[in-house]
Amino acid sequence: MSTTNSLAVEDLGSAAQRERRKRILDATYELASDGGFDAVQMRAVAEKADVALGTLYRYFPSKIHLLVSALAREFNRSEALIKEMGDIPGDTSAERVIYIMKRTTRGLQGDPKLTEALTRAFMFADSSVAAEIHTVGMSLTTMLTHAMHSGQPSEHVDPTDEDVAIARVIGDVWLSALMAWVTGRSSAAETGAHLETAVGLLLRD
Amino acid sequence: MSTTNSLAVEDLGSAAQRERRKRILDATYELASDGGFDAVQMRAVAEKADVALGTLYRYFPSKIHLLVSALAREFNRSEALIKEMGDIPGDTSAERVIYIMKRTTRGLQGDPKLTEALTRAFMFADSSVAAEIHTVGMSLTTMLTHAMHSGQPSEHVDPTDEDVAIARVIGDVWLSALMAWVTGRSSAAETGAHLETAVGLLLRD
DNA sequence: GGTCTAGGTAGAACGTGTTCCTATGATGGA
DNA sequence: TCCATCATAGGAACACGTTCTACCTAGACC
Repeated sequence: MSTTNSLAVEDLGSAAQRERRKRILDATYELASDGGFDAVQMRAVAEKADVALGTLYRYFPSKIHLLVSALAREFNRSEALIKEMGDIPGDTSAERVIYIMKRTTRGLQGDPKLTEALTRAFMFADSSVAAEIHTVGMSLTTMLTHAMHSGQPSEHVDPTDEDVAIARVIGDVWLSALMAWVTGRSSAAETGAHLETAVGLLLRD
Repeated sequence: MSTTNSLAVEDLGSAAQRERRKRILDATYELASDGGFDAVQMRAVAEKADVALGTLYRYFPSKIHLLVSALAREFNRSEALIKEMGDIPGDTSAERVIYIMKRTTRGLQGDPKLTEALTRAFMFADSSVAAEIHTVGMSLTTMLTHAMHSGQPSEHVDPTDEDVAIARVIGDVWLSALMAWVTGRSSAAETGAHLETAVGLLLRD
């Protein structure tokens, strides 16, 4: 199953290769964190990761794939962290979802350049990045549906179709809000308020 | 009031200049319609519009400004068309909003390459394009709030804050849906269904 | 008419994403 | 051990967005 996608971890045989992939993503992360999207220059990433430019392209076929893969790794980490955390504070779905969103958003806003880089990449991605994007979408949906049911007797029930639909809408709003924030069109406070409004409108149980 | 923005129509003194601006936007439109975002190459636009490259950059300081301005022009046209149309079919806000969204979406999906180009530009824009983006946002919000109240006695009342908030959320969802469609991650049918779900969840009057 | 200037033309030049090519080294099977 | 294969290094080359330079033109003002 090797298309035009980034090499996933499981595709990599040798430890040296996994190590290279990690170095590349770490370098990406660091450059993005320092200078945002524009600072993630392929030559710079290759140099910092101590890898030839051609090798970089062999692992990630474009800058966008690279950044979206970095984003996917971060989301997986967030997801794991939240799962570990156990019960999520809040009495209603809405409160719990807002808690998760704010937490995640705050995490992102704490590193604006990084967020800018990852978000821009995510939004610029085309269908060749579908696999990586799907990974991110799944993480987000999982986090949200988990939050909706956390601490409830039905916790281990699979989320309903409606849950997933709502989670998707919230994800959409979140992405748009993030975009508005990243592109300097709205402040952090406005972003938070807008999100809260949206969740309030969507989850009225 | 001249920042790093595109030259707006009202900034242009001479008829020759308005004519140039129009030729540029027309060329952009045509190239985008034919080959999408990648086909809108600045050299190609300049040539097709019969304008020097430097002039193109004098009118629109970047490819993104150019495409977002083209999008703004289209939205203004849509808005005018809908205003002309008079009453919007549908008994409830939700129905009317869905009518408008579907209509607009169908229009966009009828020209996928163009839509791809405009949407990608919109999503990649940073704060230097804020003015142009604001224009688009206003058009969309106006169309939606107009649809919410169309045919009602309160038609000429200004939209409430809640109306505007809802319109913004719908706009967000719409943008995300459009993005998913443009990037080949969801089909036209899925896009429509998702939109309908979202509007249904948001407007339950 | 003469001249001044904003705005136009033509095209070279530069930066960065992407591709391509060749040489070098590593790895695994005979 | 030797060979075949393939990943990597190193770096040139190319494409396109953007900037810059040099020159030209039309029209406002005298």
